[in-house]
Amino acid sequence: MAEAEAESTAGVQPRATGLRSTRQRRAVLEVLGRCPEFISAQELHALLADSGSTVGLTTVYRTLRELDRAGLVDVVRDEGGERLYLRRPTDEHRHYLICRCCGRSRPVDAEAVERWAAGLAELTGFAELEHTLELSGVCADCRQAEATAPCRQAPPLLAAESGTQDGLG
Amino acid sequence: MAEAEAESTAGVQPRATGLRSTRQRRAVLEVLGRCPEFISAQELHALLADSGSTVGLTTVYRTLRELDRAGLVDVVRDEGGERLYLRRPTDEHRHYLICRCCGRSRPVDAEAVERWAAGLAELTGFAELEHTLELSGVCADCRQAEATAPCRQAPPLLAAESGTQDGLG
DNA sequence: CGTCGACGTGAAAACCATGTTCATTTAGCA
DNA sequence: TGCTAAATGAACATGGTTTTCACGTCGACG
Repeated sequence: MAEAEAESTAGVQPRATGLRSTRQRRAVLEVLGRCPEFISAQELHALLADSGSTVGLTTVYRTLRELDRAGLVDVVRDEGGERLYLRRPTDEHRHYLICRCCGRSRPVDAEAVERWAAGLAELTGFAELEHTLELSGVCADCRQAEATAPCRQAPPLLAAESGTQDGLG
Repeated sequence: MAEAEAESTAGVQPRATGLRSTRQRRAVLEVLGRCPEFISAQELHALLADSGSTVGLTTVYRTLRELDRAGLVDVVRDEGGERLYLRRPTDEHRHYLICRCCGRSRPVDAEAVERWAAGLAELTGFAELEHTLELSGVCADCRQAEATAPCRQAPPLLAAESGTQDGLG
């Protein structure tokens, strides 16, 4: 398996998350970081295999769960309840609008919702209020394409290489 | 099994939903209608068994799916992705605030979110915009109880009997 | 620089909600 | 009442996710 590529890149940050830096985790973060759209654990697993890094499916699931706990990824559920992951670019709480056709997502400024939810906490006496907002629709591109094709074009799976900036150590 | 109770009550509405009125569907609606909080298909299945109506788990799932399609129940997903159902009191699109401790829910007027989502459609060029908003927290009661007990008190499973008002026919 | 223990890995199997199949029953119209 | 499409349900299939457990390896400490 292609081991060197990952080994060489990462400067192995000091314990930002309490997670050990392993070849597998580095690979997961590396591929995930180049993924412009939400993907499932299984897709990520396949992508890893394609890119030469053998990472067990179990480990992919486990790593994704840890990354979620550590706040390094955003998680969303598709209609079937399957979890989809996206490397979180910042620390802000984000909401996404996802195209049901092509799967492309765009972050959405949900200030208004955020504020409304905060107010709701006071109003109702509920504490530790959490909210999940899933937005989906059909993007302009797909709407246009739909005229001819029956929809379901695949989203781009990987973006160009980039300097590794993991959260391990 | 207690069959007569259901038979006698329902005036078997004219095909409001295109669904046939069967003993099983009547039982599901009857129990669901007395359920003050969201419950899972499995819980409902157990509840049905308790109340003397034998309804296959398959049928419970199928019926719930149909009721969802017909807009007669609200569906929500818990943290594990499991679907939870609640007989919908009205036809409005509702959002719920659910207590993570006791499971009790309260409908929430989400006008603001609704309006915001509508505006978002225009802004982004997305069509057929759908949104799911899941709100959870810890209600005042549970917060108080938490001081002593470690949480997780069970919600009331069934309310008192009521006049049957199904949506079948 | 070597040791060692805790943490990480992964193949296989378990789990669990949900869907599908198909033979049988039933609702409800003619 | 008879007939047919729809509904039922037991068994089975599915598929995402977690658990198990034997083995590997990271990295702290000497």
